[in-house]
Amino acid sequence: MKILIADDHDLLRDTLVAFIEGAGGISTVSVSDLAGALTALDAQSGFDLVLLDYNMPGMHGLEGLKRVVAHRSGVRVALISGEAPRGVVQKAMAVGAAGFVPKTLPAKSLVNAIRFMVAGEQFVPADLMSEAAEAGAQHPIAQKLTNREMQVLEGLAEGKANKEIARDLNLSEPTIKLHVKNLYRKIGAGNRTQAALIAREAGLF
Amino acid sequence: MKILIADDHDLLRDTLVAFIEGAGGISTVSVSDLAGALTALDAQSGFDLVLLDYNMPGMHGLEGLKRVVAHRSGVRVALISGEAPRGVVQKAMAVGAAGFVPKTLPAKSLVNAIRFMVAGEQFVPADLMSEAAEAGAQHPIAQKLTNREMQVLEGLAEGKANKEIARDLNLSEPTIKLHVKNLYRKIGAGNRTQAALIAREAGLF
DNA sequence: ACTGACCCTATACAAAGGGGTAGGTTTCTG
DNA sequence: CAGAAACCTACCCCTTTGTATAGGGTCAGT
Repeated sequence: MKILIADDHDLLRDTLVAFIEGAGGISTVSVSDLAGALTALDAQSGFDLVLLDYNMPGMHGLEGLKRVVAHRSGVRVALISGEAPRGVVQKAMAVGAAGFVPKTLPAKSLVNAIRFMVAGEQFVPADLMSEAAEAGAQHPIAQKLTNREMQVLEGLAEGKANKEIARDLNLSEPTIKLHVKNLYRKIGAGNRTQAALIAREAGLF
Repeated sequence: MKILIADDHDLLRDTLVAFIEGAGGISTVSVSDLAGALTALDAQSGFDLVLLDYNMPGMHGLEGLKRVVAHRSGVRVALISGEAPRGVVQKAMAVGAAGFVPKTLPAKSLVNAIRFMVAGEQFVPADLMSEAAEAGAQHPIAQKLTNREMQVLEGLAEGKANKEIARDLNLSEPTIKLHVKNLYRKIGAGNRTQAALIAREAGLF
């Protein structure tokens, strides 16, 4: 079994390689960015799985994943990530990822997950799926806001004007202003910039 | 030699512990958040070094570091981080950290760094210091902006109003508005919220 | 001495943001 | 059924933001 690990954190990569190879039966090749991963896939063949760090030079969100999937059709590719925006898991699986591995996963579980994915299964930790099912209900901030307020906050977190948000949601501008004002109170923001920063900081969107 | 490792990424923690103990001569205790680190320090003694992840539940920036330093005076504490805002390294050392370990450091180097710090030295990779010396000149965004514009952008990135920024910098509000307008063009922002998000995204501040 | 940058200030106007209040609907629940 | 909660709209009023324009200052390099 041969896998390719791409992560710009040498510390994790080195220790991970040592750990996996110590587990036996798995050989690894490791690179530090997306470009390295693509050239490694060109230079060698026989990879059973590619592990791509979501935060890594060249990835640009899910675009990097798409490129690898398109570049070598048939190879199984999984994302590995410490901090990923909400919804990435679902989007990644929709694009054809073999799995999603959070860095909070115990090392021993990772080895199992690798074998699982190489066997052709899709690996996603249960808690990430349930969090998706709850539609972002886990975060204290998200809990306080209504659905509409969350939609409006998403617009704020993208730096949009009230008018733009109104158009996107098919609502009038006064309505947006109302939601904006209400959500400020709930999340403790003094203006839209602070609201956007709070939303980003919380990992929403 | 006995060290305490606090990181919420089990994947790194597990593999790191295995790697370090494999290197010989170092015993490790590991926890997954700041609270765990504090209780571990209470429960046991004889730690030669504490490694704290900068991004970890309970840390709240450098506050967590300060708490550990204050909590057990005399113990040597180092930060370890994958993504840290600019200036954290300097601030951490000023607070009394024993070192700063980026996760891009090779695993073998980490073992050396640990021994180095336990010996009483301060460990900071040269590239991080030089980047500090250049005063943030490495990022394409920072290069385009003048000093004043950077100061104003910092205010924007904290969600401040023009009036507040003016007061902080001892300038008039019209001056701030001028700088704000000019820096929008340079970084490609359409409004202050986008400017704040761009600045954060770029890792400035 | 001249040019160009960076920096500071100012005025004026248009657009957007933010707060308050008020009234309407649906929908769910006690 | 009554009440609460979420949702939508609208109006007024004030502040903040954003843009344009115009002026003057320092300092480094030509």
